[in-house]
Amino acid sequence: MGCVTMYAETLVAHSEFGGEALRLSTRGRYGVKAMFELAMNHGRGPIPLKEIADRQGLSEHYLEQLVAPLRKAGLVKSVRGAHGGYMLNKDPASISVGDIIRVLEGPIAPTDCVADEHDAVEHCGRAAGCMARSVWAKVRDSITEVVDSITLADLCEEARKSGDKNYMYYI
Amino acid sequence: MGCVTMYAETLVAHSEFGGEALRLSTRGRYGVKAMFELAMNHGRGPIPLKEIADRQGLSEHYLEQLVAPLRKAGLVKSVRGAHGGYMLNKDPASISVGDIIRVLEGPIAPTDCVADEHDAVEHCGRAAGCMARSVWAKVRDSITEVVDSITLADLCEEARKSGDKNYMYYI
DNA sequence: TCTAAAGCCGAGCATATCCATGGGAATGGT
DNA sequence: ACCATTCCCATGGATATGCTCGGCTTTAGA
Repeated sequence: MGCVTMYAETLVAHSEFGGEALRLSTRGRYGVKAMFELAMNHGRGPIPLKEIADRQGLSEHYLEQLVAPLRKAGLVKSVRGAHGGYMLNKDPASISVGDIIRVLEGPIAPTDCVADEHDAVEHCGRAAGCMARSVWAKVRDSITEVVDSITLADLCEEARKSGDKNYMYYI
Repeated sequence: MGCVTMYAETLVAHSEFGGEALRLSTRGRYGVKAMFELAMNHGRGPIPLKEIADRQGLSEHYLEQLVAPLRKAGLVKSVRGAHGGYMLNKDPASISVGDIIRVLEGPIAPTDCVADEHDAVEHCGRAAGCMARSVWAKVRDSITEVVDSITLADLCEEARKSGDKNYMYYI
């Protein structure tokens, strides 16, 4: 009864052709889900991954692989042993969705040539007069603005405001 | 001297870890490059893919696979046989970067659950109260706004305004 | 009518992604 | 002292994706 569905998203079949453009991989998506769970339980001690995996319908072992870099980046801390688990290492208001995505998927950028301002020329050798590059830079900036402006605290507030008792099963 | 570099981008090695988040694949990137070339030569008859491939440093065979869906979508038309090639099927001002990306990579969406408004619930069964979904929808909208607001005519104007005689080698 | 230029088509390889498996090390309760 | 729980780490495999390659069809011009 405590578990809603197992591996809900894993079973989703992709559409016949190609998938989507500018897609976020499961690393970023599941990472945000997990961090949201930790944020909702902030201040209540460590939460085991098994709990998160069950609630979100994700693989516990896969989650372990995602939480490892989040720990190394200082976003979460762990408590080993029985009754252990993970908890946020910062205030939910000071962790943005962008922070999580960058740790798990690398710099936010539609192309290599706008991933890092400094070595753009090295990527295609044409950066100076490249028309497309300005487009990709605008795309990057607009994405960054959105994901950096939304914090875990914002998501928690939204969830609580929605009044849905099952908020913990969502996201 | 007419050819700048062969397969310039293909040779670029990826960084050691993970690459970038919300990345555009080569389909969309090369597609925009090719369409820009066609737009710069709009009204001058068919342009062979070999010419575009040489100028942009791309694989001709791979370009063929990208142009096929663009033709089926009615964005370009082809002339077979000797002295044949491709040309735009619309005015450059009425083809946006977003149009090209959608044809080559599918709907612009960071996740399945915001690719199509209608069947969102089917994807994860939690759409109603999903906090993350609103984030992904905002990301999608901000990307869409940028790429739909930039047309091939805009890129051509920029290129010509830059005064760079080698504009054709860029993008 | 022959030939070269060009578009068209399908198969195949290489790599990345997603996730599973099998263990080890640390900790708290009994 | 033991055991269950939990984090931690390394490897492997199935699938999807990105890209290349070879061969066929159509057409203009000599």
